[in-house]
Amino acid sequence: MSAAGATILLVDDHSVVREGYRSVLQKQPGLRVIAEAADGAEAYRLYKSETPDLVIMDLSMPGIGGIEAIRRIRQWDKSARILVFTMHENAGFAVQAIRAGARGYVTKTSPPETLVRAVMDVLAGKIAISPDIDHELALSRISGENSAADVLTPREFEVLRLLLAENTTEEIAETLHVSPKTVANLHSMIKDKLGVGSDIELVRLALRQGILTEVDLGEA
Amino acid sequence: MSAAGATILLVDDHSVVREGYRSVLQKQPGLRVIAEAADGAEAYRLYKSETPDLVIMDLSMPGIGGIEAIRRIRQWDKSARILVFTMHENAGFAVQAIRAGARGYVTKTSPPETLVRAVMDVLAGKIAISPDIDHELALSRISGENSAADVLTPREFEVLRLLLAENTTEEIAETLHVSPKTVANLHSMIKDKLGVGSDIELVRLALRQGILTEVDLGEA
DNA sequence: CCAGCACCGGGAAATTTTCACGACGGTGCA
DNA sequence: TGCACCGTCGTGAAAATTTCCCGGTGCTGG
Repeated sequence: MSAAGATILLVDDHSVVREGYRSVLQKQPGLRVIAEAADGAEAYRLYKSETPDLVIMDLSMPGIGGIEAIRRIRQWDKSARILVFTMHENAGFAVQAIRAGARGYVTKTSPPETLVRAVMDVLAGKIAISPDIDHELALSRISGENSAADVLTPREFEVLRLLLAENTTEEIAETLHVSPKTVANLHSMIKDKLGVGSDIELVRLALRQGILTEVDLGEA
Repeated sequence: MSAAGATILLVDDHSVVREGYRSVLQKQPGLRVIAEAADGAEAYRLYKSETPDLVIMDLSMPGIGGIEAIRRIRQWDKSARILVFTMHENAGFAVQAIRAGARGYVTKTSPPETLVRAVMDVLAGKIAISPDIDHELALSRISGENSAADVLTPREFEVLRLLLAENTTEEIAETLHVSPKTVANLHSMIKDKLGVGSDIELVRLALRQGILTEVDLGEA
């Protein structure tokens, strides 16, 4: 953090949203937005050339998404400070982001003060989670706790991903080099472990937990 | 439109985004933001009390969504001018919005100039569609054109909705007062007409077409 | 060494999906 | 009026699938 104030890199694919960040942040003395990126790849490139004190990052972006961008940036600079600012209000994304190396997670429904506060906290070395997500997290701890990836074995999780992406059991069996029968068994096991009765519920669960993102839908 | 400039109502559940709108619009002489709303119900209430010249509306919001808000406002004031400004880049939402009474549809990835241009166009009585959606629309015209609701009979569409919302065949049969067998037949017919092989593809298609919105997922 | 677990698949029963068929009411048209 | 067509609803039987239970492998930690 230089004497002239903390430098910030803004990452969001919506230009109007970046405009909003700017407007909110520039009211705050000691903060300086020095660069903007519209996708993960650009964010990574700009981080390396600008090395800002803080990155404010959206999650859902075309091409390389936010989670992957966080991972790459952190790989390049282990001390990078990244604050996630996104529309997704479910705990699944927050967990993923933090695990990937984010130092904060704030939802876009939060008032501007919350964002500013989180920026300050992260710059001060603290972890910042917005209240609504904190609450969500607490809830998921208490109830059920069938938090997707934990209860599934690696193989099962892989099948789940393919199930959501590709389509037929045969195709998955082929790409995995196992018999279709095994895939069917895994599929059944997955639904059992996740406590869902139908494939439709399965997709909805995956969507909620962030295993399948809405943006992935375009390719089909 | 008063002599002091066009009055605008901003509707978006993300405060930082509203900040962005403001920042972009206030650079434009002749535009004046007079009110802001964070959900559909508030938007409707504010429209009635303020009667702005233009509404800039997001689609995905908690409670009453954008589409429904457009419908209500247009019902109250047939000449209401509403410009949709949303993250959803698929043609399905655009069609729904326009059908509900919107006069324009611009995606959030568009540069600020496009938004400003659309605002001006709608205020001038024109219909404004951002280029990317125009393109999407054209594409869906050319290829397939299995645009969901058109190919399905009312009954089939109803079953599809219930399938995506509730879960078991039996429950749907019960709420519809028909035999489970009929529901299964409809279910099969739907997948046939829509050209999908599995329920998973079905959900993905519904998601793309906006029949099922991501926000609906929270209730489950 | 053994218990536990992930992983792979077979077999058979249960269930679901699909397909072919018939019936009924409404609508449009000659 | 008669008739063809479509949407809806249901049946029944074949086909496919899901599910459940089983045995076998290999790995890991106590």
